[in-house]
Amino acid sequence: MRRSKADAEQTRTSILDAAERLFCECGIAATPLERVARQAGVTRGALYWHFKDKSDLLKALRERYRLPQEDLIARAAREGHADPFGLLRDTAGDLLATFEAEESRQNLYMMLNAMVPDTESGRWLSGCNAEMFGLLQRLMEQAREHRMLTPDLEPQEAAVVLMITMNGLLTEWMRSGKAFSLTGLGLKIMCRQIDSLRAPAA
Amino acid sequence: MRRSKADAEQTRTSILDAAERLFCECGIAATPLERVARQAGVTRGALYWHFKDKSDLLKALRERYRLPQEDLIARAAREGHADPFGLLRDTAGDLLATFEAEESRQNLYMMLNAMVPDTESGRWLSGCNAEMFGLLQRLMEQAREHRMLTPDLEPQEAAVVLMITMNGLLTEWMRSGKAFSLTGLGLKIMCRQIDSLRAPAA
DNA sequence: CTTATTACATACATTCATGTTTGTTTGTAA
DNA sequence: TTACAAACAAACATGAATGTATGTAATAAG
Repeated sequence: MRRSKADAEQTRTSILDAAERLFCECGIAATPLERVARQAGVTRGALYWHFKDKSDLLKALRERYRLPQEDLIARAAREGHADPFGLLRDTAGDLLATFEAEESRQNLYMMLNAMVPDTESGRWLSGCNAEMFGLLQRLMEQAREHRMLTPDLEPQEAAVVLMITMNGLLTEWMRSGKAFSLTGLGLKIMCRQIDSLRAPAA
Repeated sequence: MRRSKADAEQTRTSILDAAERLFCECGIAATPLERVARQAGVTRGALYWHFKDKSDLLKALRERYRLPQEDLIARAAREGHADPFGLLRDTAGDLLATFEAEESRQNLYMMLNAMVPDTESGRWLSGCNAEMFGLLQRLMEQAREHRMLTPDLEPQEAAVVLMITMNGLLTEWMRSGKAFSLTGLGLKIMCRQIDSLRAPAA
């Protein structure tokens, strides 16, 4: 039996780990809290001590990691948009590499994608995606102003292209059972896509 | 109270309609069969008369419509692959138009995408996607043989590009609350993508 | 017209996940 | 060292969803 402060934190973490894995594997609704507790090596007592209820657990899971999208948002905000396409290329590379390496990110992504839009986490994800789209759109507007964006696409159209490619890559990679390399083929596709948005050289 | 043969079929249909809407809106696990029955204007008695249980209902929902992917598969098998990219372009157009017009398709697509991989319907969807991918790959192999495929992509790489673009489009369109036109911008993006796979003219 | 079966509604039993309460042990501060 | 609170485990109560069993009116077949 663990009682010290550090031990309690360890218990909390192992509960989160277990929930993340089980929720992703079997679905949130189909996973009773007792299975989560058992997987974490404790009883529901411990779970209810650390978390108010299931939705509170969900909230904690969300807060444990920032989504890939948030990384991109943060980075773009920090570094400015002098070279929009270069920034996109670098960021996409980081994002794909991180996603491929960290199973937790993958679990969280699957969990949230399987979420219904009108739940709290679902709305949160929608908001996150909307924010992401807004940033991409602004990036593309800057590109248009600098005559760097291909003339046959409007900025928001280019933003849609980027959104569907990135999310499509992650989703398809998971659905295919990681049948291809995200940092290999995935990045290659992403770069092709970004290049296709560049205005032809004068 | 309805009793005739035709009435029974009508009851069955309205149950399926209700389930489709509710399952898509609130999630399958979160929707008790009683809500489905109430929405359909009957009781659970009628539901259990027509369907063995929830999973049987799910199966019936799947069988009611063929997925967009299956349409493409069928069409490609019928028409042969003389002009792979032309076929893709036409098929994608049909598919996007159908999807945009029929709410039932959208509901089914959302339902299945929210499914966990290790359920029956989840596995069915995975198989469906794998089949789709196989066809695209064979199409691209033919294109390669005819020197029509861009030299910087392998056939299976091109197939990945097509998969993520199509699925990405449908998913993003739904998630954005249908913020853009599938037959407009969606088709435009799809065509751009297909054209980017063509070998440069000699 | 009778009878059997269809197409349900209603009532019931059971299971199962949840949330709560209570009990127990251990760290920790005074 | 004593007392209190943290960190759980275990038992309990509740509600909700499921599946089943029974009842019943209408239909269709003979």
